[in-house]
Amino acid sequence: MPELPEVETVRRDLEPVIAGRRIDAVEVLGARTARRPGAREALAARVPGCTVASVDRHGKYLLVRTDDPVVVVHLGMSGQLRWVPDGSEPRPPHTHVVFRFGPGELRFVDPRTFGEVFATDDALPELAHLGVDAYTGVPSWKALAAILRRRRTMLKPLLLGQSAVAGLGNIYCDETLFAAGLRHDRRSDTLTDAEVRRLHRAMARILGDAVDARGSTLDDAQYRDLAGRPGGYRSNHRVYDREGEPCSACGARIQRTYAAGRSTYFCPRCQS
DNA sequence: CAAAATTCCTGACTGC
DNA sequence: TGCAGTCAGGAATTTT
Repeated sequence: MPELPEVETVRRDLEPVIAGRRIDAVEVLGARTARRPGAREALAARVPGCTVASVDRHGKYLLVRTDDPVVVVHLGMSGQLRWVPDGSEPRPPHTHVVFRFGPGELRFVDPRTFGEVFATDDALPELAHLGVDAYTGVPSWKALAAILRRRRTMLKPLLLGQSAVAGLGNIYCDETLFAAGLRHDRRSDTLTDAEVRRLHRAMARILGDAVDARGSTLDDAQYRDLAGRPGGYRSNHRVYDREGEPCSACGARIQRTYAAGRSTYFCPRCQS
């Protein structure tokens, strides 16, 4: 599923391809994808003619900045962006938005339609509910400590929710907690300094490694990069979707439970 | 059939 | 009592 490392991979691939280029036309084919009030009109009317300045990211949101509005893309659970250099390939099913760039087009394809695309003058208020970016916005363990101690909530809902730290989904949440040696149900305001440091290092390391490996593609292949290639991080998962398998660190059986409404995988011996 | 995933919404509960 | 913070649960969707 597209979480921070997958979105960052798309961002890095996309920016050099479209920066400085003019968007000639926008086709909005799926109403649910442009579900925000006025989204369809803004995309179709204001974006054509604009030149792309940069492609940024906050959490799981992609921000395509132009000389006028910002185009915001969220991949949801099954959204994919595909770059087609000559625009000639037939469009696959569930193609909901197409940005045409003279030769070449960028397609937003999303079977389950949880994803979203809209254009706005200023992305800040739209993304105001998000916490700091998990990859770029937590500069020190003390910054993380301040976030954790401001709340009194269990680590899993805190990391999975986007309002404190933005970007982690179920996979990287469980992997980060395993790497930190912390249980999902530990309360955020009970961590010692040493534990906060472990969590900080774990989050940076897991996300960094996952970005380097170009993200995780599971069996359902919901995530593919701009060119349709899978990511390579899945084989590095230590706990996610490994219920019953021996822990790679200690040999104990990986357990699965439910927390924050999601399957939660952890090692009962390594994590406390 | 159930399960997976993300975000948003609502209802209920907790602590102050 | 009221309020803010927090969590569970449900909806939307399609594929395996």
